[in-house]
Amino acid sequence: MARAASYDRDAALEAAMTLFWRKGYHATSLKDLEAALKMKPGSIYAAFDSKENLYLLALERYFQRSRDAFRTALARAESPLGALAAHLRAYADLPPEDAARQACMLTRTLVDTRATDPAIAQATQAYLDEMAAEFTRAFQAARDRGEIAPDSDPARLARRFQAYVTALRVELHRGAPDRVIRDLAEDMAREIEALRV
Amino acid sequence: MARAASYDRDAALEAAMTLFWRKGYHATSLKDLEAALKMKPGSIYAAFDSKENLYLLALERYFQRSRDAFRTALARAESPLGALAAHLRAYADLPPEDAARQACMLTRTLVDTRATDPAIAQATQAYLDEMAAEFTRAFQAARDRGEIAPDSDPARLARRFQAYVTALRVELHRGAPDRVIRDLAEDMAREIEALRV
DNA sequence: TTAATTGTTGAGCAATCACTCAAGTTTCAT
DNA sequence: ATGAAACTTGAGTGATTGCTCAACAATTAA
Repeated sequence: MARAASYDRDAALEAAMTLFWRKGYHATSLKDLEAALKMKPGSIYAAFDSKENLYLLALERYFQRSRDAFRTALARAESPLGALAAHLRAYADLPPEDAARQACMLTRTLVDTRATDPAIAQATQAYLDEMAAEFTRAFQAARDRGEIAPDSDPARLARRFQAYVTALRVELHRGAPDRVIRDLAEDMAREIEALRV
Repeated sequence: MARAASYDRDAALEAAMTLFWRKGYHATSLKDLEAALKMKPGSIYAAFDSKENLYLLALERYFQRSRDAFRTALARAESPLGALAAHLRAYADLPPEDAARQACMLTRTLVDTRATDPAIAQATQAYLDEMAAEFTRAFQAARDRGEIAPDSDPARLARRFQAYVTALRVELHRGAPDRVIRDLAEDMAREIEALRV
């Protein structure tokens, strides 16, 4: 045995995620990371190998958290369709200074890295697909319960839902007035609820 | 009088726009620009002052082209609402290698620069607002013609429409299969057409 | 107490960044 | 032809990039 690591890996990854999410991959320098993680370059590299790998770990963390949050909300809800609509409306209720009042980190990353960092872009694609699969399951559950038409296509509905979430969060990023966000979320939530038979 | 500039300003700006759009502000280096514009650093700075300013000029070009294209399509169409729906469907018909098969440059820029380059972010916000105003005018025209309900809110519909465009183009960026893009565009176009009274 | 192991440190690496400028080239009015 | 003006050139600026590593500190087993 030997000396134990003094840094908190979980806290470091959380800080990295927050910083990367806000500034993006290219605009975040190691200097920024040193300050945010309170670690020296040597320790960062010993713990995370490279900036790219650290980004991948932060992205995985973001994805898992997003998926878990949706799963939990879905499991707790009485109605799958209601949970989907509520998910959209929830974005309009985020506190003014919430970190989530910006574009989804997956969307951000895809746009940031598609032409410059294929490894990150590919991981992002996979996570987005997994989120779409999650939404598909929710629509399947809604269909199983007879909430939506038996001949509806859960995967297609999921894609549309995901597109709504993406767009809504870009509007948050844009810093649109509360009223505009609320109206948009409401319009989208109603589109989902309109699927109810 | 003296020597005339040998470079083609219009072609240079077009090349800069294409490159910035694809790689983003931070990931595009001056080396990249030198190659794309076929100009040496000195000439680039003499002509465009700075990387930031060049980006702003490229962004303006992008905006004007987008707005003009929409205006033209709207003016030529018999029905404003039909033109709006057609605009969405047109994204699914883009050739596989079309430069527009990626996120809107305004969306991209907003995400890229909000936390790092306020001047660019602010210009982007203004352009996005101007595009929304353009869409608002289209919905107003639809209302004036009695295509949609007299009590509909053109600005709110425009925001929803803009959100659809944003999301659809992010899906293009994601490289989703043609079928998925087509279905999504179709779903969104039908949402717009469903406003018809 | 000692030896082995692992973590931390931060000065500093080569490469690249956005950018500059003195020198040379091309044009036009005279 | 000549001088002035405008443009081009590309080597080179200091700053910053992602990253390394030799020296040191802390911990544990023996």
